Amino acid sequence: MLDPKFIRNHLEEAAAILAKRGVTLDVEKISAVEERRKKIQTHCENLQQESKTRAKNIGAIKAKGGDIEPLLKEVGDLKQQLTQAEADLAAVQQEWESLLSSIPNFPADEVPVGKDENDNVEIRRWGTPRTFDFPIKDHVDLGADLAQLDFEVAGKITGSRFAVMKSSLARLHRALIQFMLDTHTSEHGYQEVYVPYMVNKDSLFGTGQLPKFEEDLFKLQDEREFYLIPTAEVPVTNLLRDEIVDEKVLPLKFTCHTPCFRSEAGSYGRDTRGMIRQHQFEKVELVQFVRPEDSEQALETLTSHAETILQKLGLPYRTVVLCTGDMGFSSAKTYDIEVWLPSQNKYREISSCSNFRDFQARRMKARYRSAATGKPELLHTLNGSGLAVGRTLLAIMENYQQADGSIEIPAVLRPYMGNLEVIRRA
RNA sequence: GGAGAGGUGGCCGAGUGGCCGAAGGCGCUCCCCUGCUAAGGGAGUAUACCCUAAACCGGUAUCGGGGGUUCGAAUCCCCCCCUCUCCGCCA
Repeated sequence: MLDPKFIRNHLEEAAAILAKRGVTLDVEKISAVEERRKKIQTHCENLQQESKTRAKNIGAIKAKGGDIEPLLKEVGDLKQQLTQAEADLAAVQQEWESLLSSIPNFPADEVPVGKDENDNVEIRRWGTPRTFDFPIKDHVDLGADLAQLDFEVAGKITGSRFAVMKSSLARLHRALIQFMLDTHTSEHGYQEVYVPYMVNKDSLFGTGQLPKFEEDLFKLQDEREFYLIPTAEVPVTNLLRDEIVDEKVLPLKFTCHTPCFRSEAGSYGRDTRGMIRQHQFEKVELVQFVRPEDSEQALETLTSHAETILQKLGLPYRTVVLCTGDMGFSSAKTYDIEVWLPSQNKYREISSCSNFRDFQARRMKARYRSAATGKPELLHTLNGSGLAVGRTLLAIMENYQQADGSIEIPAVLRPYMGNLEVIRRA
């Protein structure tokens, strides 16, 4: 959520900034609602004040043994007005709230203005895509030939966009999770956390998935209205919802492995082959809570932490900064890290690292007590995948494939694989 | 699933209808005292919103969440959520 004060006082400026994202702010409507709100709120609070004083009066008179009958009569009418005014206020506040909460974050000044992913700007590349002296296969064929990756049986068990892995491939998948968590905890200073995979509406509102993006989520058929998490970002970031932490504990850095569940509504026909886009996938997430003045630098280091994983795995990648039109709803600035996929002959997203500034924190009321002012201030939140495990696995399969269809295991993973060096068909 | 006890400020904890945004303690901030440290004395210290150019002042709301009774609710009633104890069941 954006700062309501800023929206009120600099409405035109806000509209201009959001126009860079291709978002049109309904300036007329916002100022109309705001004007109405102001009127109703003042009216309502005046009535409240009046009835409060009268109630106190009655108490005082009664204590002295006086006659309160005339006062009671007077108060009755006032109460009726008040009930109406309170209802009006609640309605207009809700309207204002829903207007405000559906406005996306301001992009950072340095974010390139653009329409879609074609306007994203490459920042750097690492590694050189390997040249193969044999006909390459994609991960689907590699996995099938190894008899260790099966989409058909997953389709039977559940449906499309699910996978079954077996044997060494399943172990490699697990090894990746351990490797990523170990790297982030022991080399990058993150605290590992384990969190619920189902969350309530408040949490999803806090990170910005609700109310706008409900169709991307799996909702449980249960009166409690829980949702399966689409990313660990939701439970982990909400660790600090409604909290005020001491400035001394900052920055807080959490890493967390969870499955992620996405309905992928609206992506029919996209990436239908293979593991790129699944309803269920594993991810190791990085989340940081920092002071506002530190968030810009924190995004750089967080991104480098994710890149480290690819470097250690020897997977070529490039990092792009998303343009204004391609950024997520809550983000002020996002770097996507894209790994090289030989079968597609291009780079594909494997991590997305974002600085949300105070946008999520305002929705969540996640604050810290500033040492300077002694007052609670909004935190800045950041997160990034470090990395998406399924996509990392398939990148390894494709980049490390050998002429006979076997897959070499990157050296850093071998300790997690009982020192196995190559995955072959059993 | 059954029975019971609870949820109050950064933390602990008192408060069963008006004098309560809330005693007391801890923590924190400032001041005094002290050669240093420790101890001691004093003052201050919730959050959000409205009002304001802003600050002060002022106003309103908030004692797990929602609804109700009442002129008036932290306090009474109803529903829900959460925590704890005991029993049952269970990975």
